[in-house]
Amino acid sequence: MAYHHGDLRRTLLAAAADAIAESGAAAVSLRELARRAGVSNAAPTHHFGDKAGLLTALAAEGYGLLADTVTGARLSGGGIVEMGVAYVRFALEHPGHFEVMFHPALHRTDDEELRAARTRAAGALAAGVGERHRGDAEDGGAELAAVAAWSLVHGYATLVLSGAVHPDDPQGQTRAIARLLFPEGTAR
Amino acid sequence: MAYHHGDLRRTLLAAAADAIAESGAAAVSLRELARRAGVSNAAPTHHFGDKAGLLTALAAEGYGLLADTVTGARLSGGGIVEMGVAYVRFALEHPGHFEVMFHPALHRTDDEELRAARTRAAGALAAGVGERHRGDAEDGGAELAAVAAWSLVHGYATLVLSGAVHPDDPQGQTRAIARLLFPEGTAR
DNA sequence: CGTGGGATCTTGTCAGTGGAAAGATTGGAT
DNA sequence: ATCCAATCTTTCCACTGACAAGATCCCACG
Repeated sequence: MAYHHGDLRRTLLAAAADAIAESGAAAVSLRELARRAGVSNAAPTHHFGDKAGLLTALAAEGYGLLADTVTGARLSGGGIVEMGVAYVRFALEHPGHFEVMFHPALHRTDDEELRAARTRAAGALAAGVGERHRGDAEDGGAELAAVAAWSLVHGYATLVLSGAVHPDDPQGQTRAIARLLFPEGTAR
Repeated sequence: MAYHHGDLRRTLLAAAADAIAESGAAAVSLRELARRAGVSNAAPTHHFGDKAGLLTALAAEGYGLLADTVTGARLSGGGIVEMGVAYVRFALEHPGHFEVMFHPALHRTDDEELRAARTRAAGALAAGVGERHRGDAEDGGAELAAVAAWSLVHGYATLVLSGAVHPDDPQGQTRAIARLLFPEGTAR
């Protein structure tokens, strides 16, 4: 093996995401990740500084992926319901990222890359709700609907990931509960 | 100080809840908890076996508290909306418990006390939704509504706790978004 | 060409942690 | 009074995160 791993940063992030998805963030050790990647225990430090740095990078990557996923659903014209389905799909496909994203205690909240990625994701989510509530922007109805929609899909994803709910068809059930909140919400 | 602490188990659980609420589950160490309680580092082992055992006991305590809180709201006649408000109130008042409850990787899922407490909490939640959906029990509408309601309040609580949403009045906002999902849901 | 410098990785070290083994102390039951 | 079970302490080991110092490699610039 070459002295330079060549793609260590990416490898470590992927291994961390897998390990967190399996065993939780607490069970992940930098040394174990380094071992799997075939490098010494101090190699990750160079790329991420410390453990919080690695998890921060993972969270930032997650927000980027989430923004892409949700924006993709919006551009496909599915309306707010399909954006919600996309949100849940992201969470279930990237449980390791999702786990870290919403636990500020695990990462450096002042990280610039993280802030940027989160802002981009927030914009992607807001775009969907904004399209539906052009009229009642002033009375706070749009913001309230946004919080409700976000809570619904975020909570559903969390409950499924935690094992509290075991759906046969997560995407179908997401669609069903989203329609309870937005009965007319198939298109905008 | 007496050789027997006298209330070590309770003391450790309370200290753990505080520490987790502040810094997350990963940052809590059994030794630090033992130090705060004024006992040696192996004392907690006797009560909980290991770290997972302590977190399991904390989760079980949390499910008990949640069942009490939600049942209290239901018996007060507030309807499903106020039960949701009670759910969020529990989460914000006991963030340490809440954190552990929905992370199976942190505890022993086969613990009998935990299973019992969780079952009781599930019953308390189901009772509220059940009262509203006496009619359409056969078509799965009740179960779907239950999942939607749970997702909504659970997601809202999670988002507030993670800092993703910063409401001035969490209870009021909970009530508002719950009414979006259950417009007629003040009483049953 | 070759050489210096920055990026990448290794080795070695230290304090802190979880967990287990073995023993000491205490309160209570008989 | 004595024994026993519960509770707590002491001691030890493997593992981890973090840091310091040094080795190796690649590339730009002369």
